[in-house]
Amino acid sequence: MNKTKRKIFETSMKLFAEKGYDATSIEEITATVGVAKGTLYYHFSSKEEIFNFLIEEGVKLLKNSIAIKTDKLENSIDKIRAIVLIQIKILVKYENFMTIILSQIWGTDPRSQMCKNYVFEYIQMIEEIVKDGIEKGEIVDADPNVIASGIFGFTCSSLIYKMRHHDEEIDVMTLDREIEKSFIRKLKKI
Amino acid sequence: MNKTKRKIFETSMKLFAEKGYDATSIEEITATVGVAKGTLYYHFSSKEEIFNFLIEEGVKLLKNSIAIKTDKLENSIDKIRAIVLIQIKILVKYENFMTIILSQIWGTDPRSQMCKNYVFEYIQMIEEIVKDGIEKGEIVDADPNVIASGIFGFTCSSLIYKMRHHDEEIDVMTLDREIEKSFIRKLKKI
DNA sequence: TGAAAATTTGAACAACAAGTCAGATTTTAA
DNA sequence: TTAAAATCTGACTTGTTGTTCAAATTTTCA
Repeated sequence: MNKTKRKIFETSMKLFAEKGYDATSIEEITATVGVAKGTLYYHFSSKEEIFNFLIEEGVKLLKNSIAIKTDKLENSIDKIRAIVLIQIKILVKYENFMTIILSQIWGTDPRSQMCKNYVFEYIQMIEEIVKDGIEKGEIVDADPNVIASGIFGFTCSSLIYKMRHHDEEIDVMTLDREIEKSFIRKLKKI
Repeated sequence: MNKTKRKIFETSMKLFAEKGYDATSIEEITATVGVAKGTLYYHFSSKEEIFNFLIEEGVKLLKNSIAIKTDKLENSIDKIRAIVLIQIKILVKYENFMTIILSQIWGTDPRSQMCKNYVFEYIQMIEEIVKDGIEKGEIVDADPNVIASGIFGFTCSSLIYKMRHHDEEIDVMTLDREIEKSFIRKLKKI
């Protein structure tokens, strides 16, 4: 990717995450990057195209990360552990991307629909693992839909956790261990 | 509240949830309600004021619902069970309100900050209950922050669950039972 | 009834934002 | 060196949006 295009891409990602898609103007993007409006329109055909480009790049990264780590694992609980850990890592590493996704999935407009579909695909993938685990008797017999959505929601709450702690850096391993203790293993003492 | 004002309030709530704050124009609100622009500005001083009003009304409802139900319970796990159940009910009953909140808490602008603060307050409340439960030995010894944020994230995932099921009505009790089985009790078979 | 108060109207305004384009500048490569 | 291709510029166009306000209509109640 071109240097200028990359800068526009990165600045847009940052501003969309901070202020939202609508509240971020083309002018602000170009001013931040330090180029003229026309330059942006030389690299992207519209504001919407920047957004789409950005989401697709993010999704690519996410899918790669996950496929690599889960394929080799056998036990379903281990897979779920791995997914939770990866997702926390992704939330930290691609925070702006995840922020954009999480702020966009709630509406009914086309842009929201697109983001939703990606999230659904992702949850679907978790669901398959859960289903498999239930069949094998490795995971308690509950609704895989609920568990899969729940895993997604629970791990996304790490972002909320981070925001609550005034954006100090998250210790990924500690957070993961806490989630393991409180969620994956059990909440109530036996 | 005035009949016209209420209609503007409800329509705004619906449209903000569906299309987002910025993408919803005053024209669209008034056209949907069936009044002239001036009427809206007779009842509200600005678009921002509609939003603030709407959030405050929602928060009021939410706080009332929760205080009523948790105060009389003794055991911490029971309290958490109650909170989860209430929150699912609220998610279903005040879906538009929760949608607005969830789409707004990720940014850094003043409007996001306001919504965030309400959510933090709410999670704080859960955290206190969790802390209490840990001290009493009723809840496993993990980071109360993580658990509290997690409970919030997990229950909010019910909205995602609903979206994934093409918005068919949620059976609150079933969903609650599933969350109890998969999250509150334990995920892994012993 | 009638006049004051409350409510509604919609045209007009100012601000702003997305997108365009003809020309300037820089890079490429023969 | 030089001319074509690629990249960049920023004033301009076009459309939209939040907000205002003087006048019209409806409601209140003495």
